Amino acid sequence: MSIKPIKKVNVSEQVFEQMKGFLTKGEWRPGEKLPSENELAEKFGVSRITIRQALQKLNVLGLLETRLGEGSFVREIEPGDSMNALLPAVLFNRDMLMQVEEFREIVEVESVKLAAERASKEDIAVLRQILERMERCQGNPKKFGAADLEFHMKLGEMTRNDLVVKTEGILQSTLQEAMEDIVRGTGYAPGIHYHGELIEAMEQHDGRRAASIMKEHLSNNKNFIIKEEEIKDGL
Amino acid sequence: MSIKPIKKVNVSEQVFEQMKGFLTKGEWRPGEKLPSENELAEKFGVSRITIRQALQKLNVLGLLETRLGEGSFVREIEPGDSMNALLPAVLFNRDMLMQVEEFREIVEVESVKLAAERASKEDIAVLRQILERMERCQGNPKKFGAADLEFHMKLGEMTRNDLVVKTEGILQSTLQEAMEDIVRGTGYAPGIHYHGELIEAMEQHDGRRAASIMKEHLSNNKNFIIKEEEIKDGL
DNA sequence: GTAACGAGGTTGTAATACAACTAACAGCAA
DNA sequence: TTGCTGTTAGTTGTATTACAACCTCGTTAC
Repeated sequence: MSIKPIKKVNVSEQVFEQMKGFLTKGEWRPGEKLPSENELAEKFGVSRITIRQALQKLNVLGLLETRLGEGSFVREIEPGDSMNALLPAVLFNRDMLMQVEEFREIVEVESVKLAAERASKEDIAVLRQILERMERCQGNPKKFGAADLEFHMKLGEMTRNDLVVKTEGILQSTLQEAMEDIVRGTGYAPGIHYHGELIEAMEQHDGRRAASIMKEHLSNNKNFIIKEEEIKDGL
Repeated sequence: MSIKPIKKVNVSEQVFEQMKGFLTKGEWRPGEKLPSENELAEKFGVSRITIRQALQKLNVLGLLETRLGEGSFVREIEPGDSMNALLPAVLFNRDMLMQVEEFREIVEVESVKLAAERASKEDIAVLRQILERMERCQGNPKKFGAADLEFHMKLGEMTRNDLVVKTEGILQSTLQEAMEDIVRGTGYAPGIHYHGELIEAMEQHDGRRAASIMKEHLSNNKNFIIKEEEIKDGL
């Protein structure tokens, strides 16, 4: 005798899933205007309230844009835009920050290999510009940290993989504030050193070397956070 | 003369902003139960519809959890929540299955190292269960593919990193359909073989071996997709 | 030609009602 | 007491209807 759990699925959830399907399957294309809420309600056989719930969810997720008096439209999204930086990173504690840095290590160590393989001369020139800005910004932890993240963002773009780019965007917006502390703690020298070496690896299209540099670089950050934590716990 | 843009703010948007303030300022603490929708409607001086819109938005953002018949509760913010922003990029890249697989390779090859280091006996038992289910499901591409993804999901959980878990979840939900085709194309043997080897690597806590197995495993998938695309383009 | 107006369609908000669900309590039986 | 059962009050989910706010576009008046 095996009792299976009863599934109680929201109606609005079902509508949402179907709509998501239309978007993924390309039935509703970017820029296109959706049928009106009344029309959708009739077609789905549910009330307008339910339709609105599903639409709103898609809105929050950034898949749709609803304009008063006009209708709902499928959003065209560029992989780079980190519009949905809605979570206040202030609420992050050290443990969460640790997880973020760990995740960075996972993604960036591997993706920088791709970046090295696919690097163009223009890419490298941009990297060098950012590095120069970092050198000029020594003494200003905020600007230095921002440039540092920008460097990593550019490396992400160089993979030519939209998901990596998007991920880097999320990480960037999450780490923006924490970066200032990290720079204060580790100083400016390591950042400049590692980023310089990364540029060299890009020039040589040496993915393995780039990966090992990146691993060391990010481990430094992680160790700093661990030390911070110990100091805090010690008090 | 400076003309400022006219702000026409939704009522529900205002309610949402206020509620977000309560959450970030700690007026509503994690785990706490919010007043009922009716009560909130009365206090804010708006209709229940409007309250529900604001609540739902907070739900989608992961700040609240609403349970039917019980009420709305403040959720503990998890670092993984920020990865929700990945969803739009994944959804719209439907004909970029290639990019998704490439991204998987980046994330999973590196994260499986962590999984190996942190694997417990219980984890490995679960993996073995899933593998057995895969063996039983040979002949059923749909179920086999689902179990396959579940295996990878479990590996993600074993990293104990919320961002990895969230990312795997998003990837899983988008790959579900494609997986069926991949299984049909590659057959059942490779999946069972590689997953078996991964379990061995987990038992030995051998991260490097796990990573190399995973790389080979995912490369197989990628190669299949490349072939598929060539056939498609050939027509 | 141009500006003002208005019609029709669309989303936003409200009020009300009921269904579906949960938790807690009262009451009964062993 | 202890354990089960039925009831009840409270909560969220959905439906219905209505109207306000807004946009687009064609028509009209000057």
